[in-house]
Amino acid sequence: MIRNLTATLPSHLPVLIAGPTASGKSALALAIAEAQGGVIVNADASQVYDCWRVITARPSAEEEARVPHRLYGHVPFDAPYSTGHWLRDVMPLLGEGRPIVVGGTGLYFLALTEGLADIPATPPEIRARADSMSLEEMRSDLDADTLHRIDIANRARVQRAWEVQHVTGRALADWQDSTAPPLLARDSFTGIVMDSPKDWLTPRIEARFDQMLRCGALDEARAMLDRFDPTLPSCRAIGVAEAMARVRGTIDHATAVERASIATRQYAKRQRTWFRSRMANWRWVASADLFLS
RNA sequence: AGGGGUAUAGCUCAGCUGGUAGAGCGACGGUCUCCAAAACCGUAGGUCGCGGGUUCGAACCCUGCUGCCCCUG
Repeated sequence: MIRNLTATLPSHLPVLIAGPTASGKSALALAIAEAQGGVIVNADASQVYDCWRVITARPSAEEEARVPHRLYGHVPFDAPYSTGHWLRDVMPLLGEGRPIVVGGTGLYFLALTEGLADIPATPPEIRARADSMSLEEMRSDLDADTLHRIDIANRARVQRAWEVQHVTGRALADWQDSTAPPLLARDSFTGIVMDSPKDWLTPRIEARFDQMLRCGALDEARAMLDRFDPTLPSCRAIGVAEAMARVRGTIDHATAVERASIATRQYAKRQRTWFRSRMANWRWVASADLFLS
């Protein structure tokens, strides 16, 4: 099945593979790379950090040895990182062999294929100041255009708009209106989305986290025990808190698996919603069919 | 066996002196142009353990039964 699919891909075009966690997208990327050649590029926000390989389901060292992999674990766990960083990291890789971009972060794909406003990063002092402000305070500093465009009730979105306004002196709406064309236009890549229904995915999610705990996740957690900081994006990866709690002995194995599975299922749901609405015109491939033979 | 307590949404529990029920979590759906494995919004679930009784009216009072918890023997 993977063979049949691979045979239909124009080998000169970059391939983008999006899919929920545990949908088998990494395996597909590997198969395509081995069949047609290519460099696998990570498009998953948690897999960029250097501290978790098992917990974030990064490709194994053995898999990475078979095919070139880029942007996996290349960011220190406590370094600031965002979609903008990722896009800048990806840019030079697009000319280096045939990229096979694979991951579950919808926003990364959006930035790559539809563009991202080129806004300067928020300095830590400004971020800290925004963190201490109330939603109302920040909203009162924003222009009507921006306020109309964002989710007023969503602190993260309001804070983003406030930071942009404050750092650049220019409205977020204004920046977004002058977004440059994307790195990859729609006709310059093959977009594949893993179609993974809930009923198919859920058992895999549970089995996978159980497996993670048994094979390495606890060692990773143990190694991070005194550096763990729940406010860091790297430490907010699903399963990290549960693995930490296991190492500390505050919850049992079954509870850890249950909690992480719930969080993962909810995440997969958000991913499906995103892909459905943003990648409707990509090629949808059923996970279940892919691994039949 | 006796005494006490408890039984309300899938789960944990609120519900003042009686006026036919709420929250958190979960489930389900959605939003999202840079902290995105983040953040946010919306929807649906209950003949209040079962049977009697009192009352204009009972989740709430009385009573019998059943389940669970604690204490005593």
